[in-house]
Amino acid sequence: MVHRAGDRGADSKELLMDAAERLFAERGFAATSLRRITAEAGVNLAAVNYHFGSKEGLIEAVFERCIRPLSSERLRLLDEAEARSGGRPSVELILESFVTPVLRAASRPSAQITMKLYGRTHSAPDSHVREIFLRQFGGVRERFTAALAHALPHLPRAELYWRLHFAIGAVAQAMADPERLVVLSDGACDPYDADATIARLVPFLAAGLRTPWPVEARE
Amino acid sequence: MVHRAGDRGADSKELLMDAAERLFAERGFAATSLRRITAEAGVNLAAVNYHFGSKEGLIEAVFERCIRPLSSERLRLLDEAEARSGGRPSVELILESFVTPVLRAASRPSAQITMKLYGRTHSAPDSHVREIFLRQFGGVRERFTAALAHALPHLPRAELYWRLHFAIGAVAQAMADPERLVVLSDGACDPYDADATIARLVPFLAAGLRTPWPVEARE
DNA sequence: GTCTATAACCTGATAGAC
DNA sequence: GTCTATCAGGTTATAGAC
Repeated sequence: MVHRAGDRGADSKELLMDAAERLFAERGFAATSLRRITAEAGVNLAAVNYHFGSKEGLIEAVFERCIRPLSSERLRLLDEAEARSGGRPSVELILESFVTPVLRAASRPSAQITMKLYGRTHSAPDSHVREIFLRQFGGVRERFTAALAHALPHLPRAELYWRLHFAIGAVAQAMADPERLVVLSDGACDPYDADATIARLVPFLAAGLRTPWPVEARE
Repeated sequence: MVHRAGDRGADSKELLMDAAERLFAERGFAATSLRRITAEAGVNLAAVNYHFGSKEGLIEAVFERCIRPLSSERLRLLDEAEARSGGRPSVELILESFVTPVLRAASRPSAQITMKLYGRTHSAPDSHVREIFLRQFGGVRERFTAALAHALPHLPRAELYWRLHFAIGAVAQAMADPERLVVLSDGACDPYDADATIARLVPFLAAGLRTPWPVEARE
């Protein structure tokens, strides 16, 4: 834990989380064994239990490290957007605040890994992972839902929920499965270009959120 | 294999596939063991190997049984839509043809299971499952991509691919994770109502597909 | 076709030396 | 903090009786 000068902080705990993050993102949680993780990290198997208590503890730690900076950056951008627009940011600005941090988490070279891990966690069948996700994501979700409701004052609340549900799926897809777009477009689109993705995703979602809703659901 | 009159066909092979379908949908492939499946189906563990050769064989069989009727129904509806509209169906009609079969696969009581399994497979990390999915889904994808390109003649091909990518994510979300919408809306929305879902999903996607695209990408 | 029994292996977790 | 060794149990797959 105590680092000397020049120590890059790559102790076994961090090495473990790096390896686990990569493997979880690529293969999913259930299919990734602790043995594989420790081998990849070059540390001893028992270190997992020492540092994290259990596999679940490791999952939680990895996920928490991944999502925390994203959440605070999302909220910061939303605050900024609200400040700049006198408290009434456009749908596009709100969506941009939500989407940019995940897609442009380029401070670490593991940005793509983070992206995939985040998207994968989103659709994880494991109930424990879902619970972690909800706990970490709850506050952000509420803030953004409120902001969008404010930006779309005529849209009934239930219709907003339907659309958020779809929108979240589109974002999750963009994050979890960039490779699919490469295949689908035969290389014509580059999902690893964050700005290009944002420039397509935000208008797509905004148009969906703004479109007229079914007649029987109108107020 | 030979059934007497009155035999409902619930032999161990089918019992196995039913149980596997349910468990795969709920927990994912990697986290579902053959022991659990055979116990739930009330058949012997060795029956899996006898009927399907391996766990992978079972996964493939279950998935194939799930997706084949959906694919043919999708293509049938698209043919019908094209016939009714003189070969130029609207974006909405095309999307409806794509989305309706999955959401309304109500012929069997396991409609919800099929839906979840389909959505889950879509985002499965396992490369073997992905491969099955691509093989089964490839033809349908091509037909629908061509139909949408035809219905949106001014949209550059690359932009269409971006949007299809997002749209597929929204559809997958609607299928794989209905429970999330219940939680998100605090019970106000019912994602298990196929017609209600279609009535929201199709306009949402159509609006996204039709919206103007980024300037730098215009022809 | 269906069973039992078991092989061969992998899993997460832990005790205890250093 | 890090190691070895190992436990207890789960995993898929298969051989062979019926």
